Amino acid sequence: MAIRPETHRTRGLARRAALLDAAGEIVGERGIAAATHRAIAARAGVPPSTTSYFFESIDELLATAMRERLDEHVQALRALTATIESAELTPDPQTIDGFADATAVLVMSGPRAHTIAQFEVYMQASRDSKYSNYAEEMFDAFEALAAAGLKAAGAAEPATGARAIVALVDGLMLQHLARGTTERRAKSEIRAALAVAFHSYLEVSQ
Amino acid sequence: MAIRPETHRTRGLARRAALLDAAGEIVGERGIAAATHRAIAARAGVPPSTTSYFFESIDELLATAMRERLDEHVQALRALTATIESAELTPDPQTIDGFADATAVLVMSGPRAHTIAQFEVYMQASRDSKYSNYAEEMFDAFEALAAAGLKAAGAAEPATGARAIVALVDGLMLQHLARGTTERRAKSEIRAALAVAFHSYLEVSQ
DNA sequence: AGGATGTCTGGACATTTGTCCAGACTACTC
DNA sequence: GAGTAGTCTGGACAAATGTCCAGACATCCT
Repeated sequence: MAIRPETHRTRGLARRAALLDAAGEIVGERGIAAATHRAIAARAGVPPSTTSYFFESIDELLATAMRERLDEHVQALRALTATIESAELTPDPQTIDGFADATAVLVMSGPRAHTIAQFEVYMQASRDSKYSNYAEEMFDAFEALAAAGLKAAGAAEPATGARAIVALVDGLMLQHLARGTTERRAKSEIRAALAVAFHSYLEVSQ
Repeated sequence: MAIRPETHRTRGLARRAALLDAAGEIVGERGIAAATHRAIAARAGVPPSTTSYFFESIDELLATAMRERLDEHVQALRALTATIESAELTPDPQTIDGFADATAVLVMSGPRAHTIAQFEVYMQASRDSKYSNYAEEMFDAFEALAAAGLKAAGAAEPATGARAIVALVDGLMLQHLARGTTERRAKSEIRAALAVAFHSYLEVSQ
């Protein structure tokens, strides 16, 4: 009761975090099928039984890992959204290009495995409704960013085009991953497509 | 030598096809991890050892199943592309809307599991370069369709926007799958987004 | 220092998995 | 109808997997 096993808990949480990181990396690199208890433990550098100690089951471990990874992404999206919204931007081509660039940089940041794991969440969501909430949160956060960008750029109805812009970026990222193109090229493609799309939607909604 | 086991081979091929269908369905419904020898065989209604008889390994079975499913899609895409190209369309709003509609119908046809399996191919491609060719073929066929549509609608440089349109549609489909929206809604969203995008790219490239 | 308490792990277990093959079976030729 | 060649399958095997737990371990209070 009065015990504060500070060191214990600290190390425990560190191991738990290591397991979650390892799980995310394995899912990204070799798929969900390869994310076994032993593989995850080996990657995290802990004994196999550690996984059972910290998580009810392998499913809970994976769900938690996905959740954490997703939270990071959502947080980054919301941070950029807040920046866009707080800055009083003037609707001009420069603003649009700047936003397109910032978005491209954000979605292409982070290791490749993380990005793949993110799409793996979408696949899980398509089968298991438990994951749908995860995916929806992600989409909504991204959509809010797109809407903020549209609004800052002077669009009359930001909501209309936001979903399409999210789809456009996700689609380009999926193509990048599946085709194996360089990150450099993917980033510039996303930036260009976003710029075009923003200009277009601007014209349409004005 | 002179033997023509016609009936044998016929039934054999039917079973092989049943296995491939079953594999595709299971991948779509429950993911690659659930696509085991026994699960596939049970679904196809054949003894478990049949899988080993017809395929070198489980990987070859899955790769073949993905390949077949993908070929169907590519064929459908090319058929529509040929139709668009052969018809001498006049570049007007009606043409664009008609093309948007035809594309939306095409990509949303087929059972949900097939669509998910198609995205699973993209995920595999992101990890295994062997699958990259599959994904690329798919993307290229779709891109050709989009380019044909742009060209028919009077776009000056069809190639420029085609890739973005493919990304847009794939992204919308992914959102549809992950969010669990109705097919009706997804189809209308795809149609609307395509119409807007085509009009936009039209203006941009002219 | 010593006991108490929560933290961790080696090893084991039942299941499930991929793979194989000896032999049963079927269709065909003569 | 008997023989034969190709087709198929039940059953078995090793390996891998998820899960569990008795006990070792570390940390803390008194």
